Amino acid sequence: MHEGEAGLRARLVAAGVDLVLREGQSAVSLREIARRAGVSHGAPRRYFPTHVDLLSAIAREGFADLTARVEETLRAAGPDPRTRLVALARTYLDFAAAHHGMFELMFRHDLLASGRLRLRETSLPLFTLLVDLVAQARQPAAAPAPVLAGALWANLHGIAQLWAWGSLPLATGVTDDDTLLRAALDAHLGPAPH
Amino acid sequence: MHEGEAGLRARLVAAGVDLVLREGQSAVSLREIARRAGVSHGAPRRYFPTHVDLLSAIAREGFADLTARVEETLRAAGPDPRTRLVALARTYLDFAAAHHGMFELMFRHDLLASGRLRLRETSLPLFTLLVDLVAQARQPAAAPAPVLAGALWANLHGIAQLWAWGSLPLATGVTDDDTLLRAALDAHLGPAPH
DNA sequence: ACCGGCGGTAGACAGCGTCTACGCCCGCCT
DNA sequence: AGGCGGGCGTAGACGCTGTCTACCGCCGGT
Repeated sequence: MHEGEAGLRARLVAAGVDLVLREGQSAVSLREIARRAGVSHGAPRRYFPTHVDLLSAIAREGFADLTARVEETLRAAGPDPRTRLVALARTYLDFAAAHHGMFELMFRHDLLASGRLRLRETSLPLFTLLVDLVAQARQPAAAPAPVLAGALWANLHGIAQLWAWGSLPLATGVTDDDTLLRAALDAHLGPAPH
Repeated sequence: MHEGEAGLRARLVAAGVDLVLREGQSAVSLREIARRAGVSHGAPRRYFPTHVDLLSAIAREGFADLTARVEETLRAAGPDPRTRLVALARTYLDFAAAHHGMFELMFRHDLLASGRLRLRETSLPLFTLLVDLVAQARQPAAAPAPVLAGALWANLHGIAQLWAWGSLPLATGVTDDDTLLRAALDAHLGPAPH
């Protein structure tokens, strides 16, 4: 078996990741990926029964990448839970802004149907990471940690989404997403210590 | 002229709205819309130069619908700003859950490029409505109203998005979005009065 | 030495968005 | 009154897409 030296399956996913990062979501067609991987348009079918299955695999790579980046910045951040949360949040927002096509792909709900790959599962490590940090940073009287983390995560995600959509600056007059990030953290965790 | 008894333009948009509500985003193809409107596949081009232009028009209708629903529930809600905010938020979440395809369409960022229709503009009335309510409900010491409103809106939007995505219940154990809604409102506006 | 099957090719098919050429029919102008 | 122009919709073509199916070469086991 040896998974082959070539590893067409991995090459397809890699080509897809490259494409969605470089050209955006609309460029990730099955045939274009096959072209970039140097195989015929029918070849992917051997590994991915359908187009969405391939897209799911690409999205999984996206979650892995994002999780790795977050872990990286957390490694560089200090021990204070609050500053660690800020680091996590900033990485999340930066990722969404820099790799918008990938970010969109990762949260496309029609990819969830292809249950085999279990896209949601891939996203969980990142979010349990958030839950743990919230559990440390939350104030004693606040809501239970999971709820708090869920609400904060939603807030974070919404900022990323709406900021990319471009209506937040129009409606609020705010010109950088950091202001919104601080506001969100202050709201959910109480005002910043200093 | 009389704008024709038919009003093909409006019929196309109506057919598109119907389609996206009934079958979801993937069903809203230009040719299918034309079919449902009883015209040939080339007919829409007379009114919408490209497919995205038609989709933008459909999304605009979505914002109009959502805004109308919000105004409706606000009319029935009491005078207390906080309860009015709860009503607005619930309507927002219910809309996102009930008309998921339309909700997705409304926030597709590739529709923004077709500048003529100015999709963002259509969404502003709804959000200024939110800003006004926040300005009334916010506590004196809190962040400036536009920032607060922006953060709250993002929170609301994120809950809608992630809830539909289905990962929030998994990660947080929360089984209804109302819990998250209350948490968000409490966080941004201070704990509920009662 | 043969033979089975894995892994990839190649062609067909329907559907899509876009473009272009064409015709109908109504209202205006002389 | 008659002809003409142009708005409005039709119809066909093109290249692209995802999916299906038939094929085929090559490598390993017996």
